[in-house]
Amino acid sequence: MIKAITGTKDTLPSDIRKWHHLEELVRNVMASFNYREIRTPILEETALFSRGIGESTDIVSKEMYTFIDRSETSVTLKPEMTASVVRAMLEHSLDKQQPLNKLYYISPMFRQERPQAGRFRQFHQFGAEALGGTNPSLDAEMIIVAYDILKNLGLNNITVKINSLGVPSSREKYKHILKIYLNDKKTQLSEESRKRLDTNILRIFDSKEANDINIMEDAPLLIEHLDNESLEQFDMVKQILLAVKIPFEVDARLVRGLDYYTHTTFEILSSSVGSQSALCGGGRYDLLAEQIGGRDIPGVGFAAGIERILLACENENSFCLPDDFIDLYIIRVDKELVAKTNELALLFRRKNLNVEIDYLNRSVKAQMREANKLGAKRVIFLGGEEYSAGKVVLKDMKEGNQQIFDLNNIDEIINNL
RNA sequence: GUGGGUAUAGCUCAGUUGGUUAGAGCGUCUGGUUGUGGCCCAGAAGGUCGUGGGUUCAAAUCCCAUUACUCACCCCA
Repeated sequence: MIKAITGTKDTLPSDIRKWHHLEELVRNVMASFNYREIRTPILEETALFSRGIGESTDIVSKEMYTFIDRSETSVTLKPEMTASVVRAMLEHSLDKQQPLNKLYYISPMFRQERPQAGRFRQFHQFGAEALGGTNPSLDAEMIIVAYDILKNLGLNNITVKINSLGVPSSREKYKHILKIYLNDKKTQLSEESRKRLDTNILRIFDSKEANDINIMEDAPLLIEHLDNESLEQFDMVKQILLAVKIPFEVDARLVRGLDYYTHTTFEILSSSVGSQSALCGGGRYDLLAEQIGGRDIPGVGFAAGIERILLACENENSFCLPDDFIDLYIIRVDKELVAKTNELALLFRRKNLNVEIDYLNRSVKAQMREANKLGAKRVIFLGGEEYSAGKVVLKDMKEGNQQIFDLNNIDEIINNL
């Protein structure tokens, strides 16, 4: 038996309504903020990600699905979407058509990690990117959009954490300060963290080793070493969030795993999922466009993990979707009426009604059971004396009563559905 | 890549100290009179007990290996 590849999942009909519900909500909220959908290929040239996300990041160094295609090009299944969106904007000069582009997406992503609760190798994200503006309104808007979507899904146990990474120059100065602080504590750090001293020192804040956490307790914080401009920008973001009454906490230790972030970063966490509690992450990336060889265009965005969000919704029991139903089930009483059943069904189906018939030659009783199971609001009995007299019986499945209609007068039947 | 847990019917799970033809609930199918659902009742189908070895008179049960799934670490959505 061939099975689905590790870390990939089939979404069965019994689950699809949740996905549709979420997707529809995302589209509605995005539309209300005037974000427009963009779709990019699943495959990109590998260099887009290695340059954009950063060679030393975990995503690029060990998690990408990369292969050489038949034209000897190294291609990669997209592990995230921001680099692709920025590439598309540059490639199609969207930035020259209008100064600000507000874009959103819903798309599968691929990372070859070990699966666990809320983590898959093929997973799905929705997200937004605002390209071309540095105004803190946009930073705040990302958080607002994400927060509103999660709240509209009925999620309660969520926390918004924000931080600022500042501009590269002040960050470099701070890294130096942090390094001095850590230098004489080097031997006490975990092996992983020691490696990060040189590769990505900020991520030592992410460590879960008790000893590392201890040491970092007293470490100097980036936020204390930001330049004035960054502080003002961050302050404005906070003011906006306060004004719109979105609860948040500043987490000076919040750093992100992708290299392109500057200024504002944020995460939305849920206590209703397993240990992979980040439902959503994002921030500002004013350097990304240049890093991938394009024009200097600032941007800010976020991405949210759909599987994790749906998991949180399930654990919080946050949506109760109505049962599936169909409008009409046509019961073929006489076996000879196969063609007539199809003909009649088509008349209703072309009126945009949701109609089902029997395909298994089953008894009237079995067809009735099926109609009931499908949640049919009404059934039509086609056959017997009524049919000989040019009539059909229409039964209301909820009330249980039935009426007789002229088979030629479809419109009258439809009026009674 | 590292560690823990699990593996019996389509699903959720029982299966006692190893001992007859491996069970339940749900689901599926058929029927409960000539053409009518839900509730109820009756019956049926459906299992190489993850796979491969070993111990034993005898293995779903004990041992070893292997695979898959799962949770956690790392990192992230």
